Amino acid sequence: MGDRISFDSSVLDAVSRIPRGRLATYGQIADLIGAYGRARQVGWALRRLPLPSEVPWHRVVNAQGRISMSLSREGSDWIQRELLLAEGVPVDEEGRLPLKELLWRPDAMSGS
DNA sequence: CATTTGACGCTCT
DNA sequence: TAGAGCGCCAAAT
Repeated sequence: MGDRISFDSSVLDAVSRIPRGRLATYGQIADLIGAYGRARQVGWALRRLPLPSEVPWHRVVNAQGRISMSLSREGSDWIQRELLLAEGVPVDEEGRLPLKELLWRPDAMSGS
């Protein structure tokens, strides 16, 4: 059961819990699903997500407080910026955003 | 099968 | 603030 499919669904479940207007990091999502140290795999899971999607994938950024920009994303990095701006998250041209202020603190007591 | 590439992140210069 | 080095590991070549 510990294959790629279940890993992916775990990632999507966690990402779906990020509130509107708040942010989470790849490493944070990895920790949340019990995959410490596998931030990179979280990135791959999101890359596999077909767009558009109901999953708020755009709320996941890197630990440096920036959108991970890459030519290989074929524009999804810029779409991410637009989606964030659309929900009130300020993002500059370099992809920098106020991570400290908007970081999502998962509440253990939610969704019992 | 060997190597390289990444939507990553942490430590040390 | 900027890189380099390393650990991580799926996917691509």
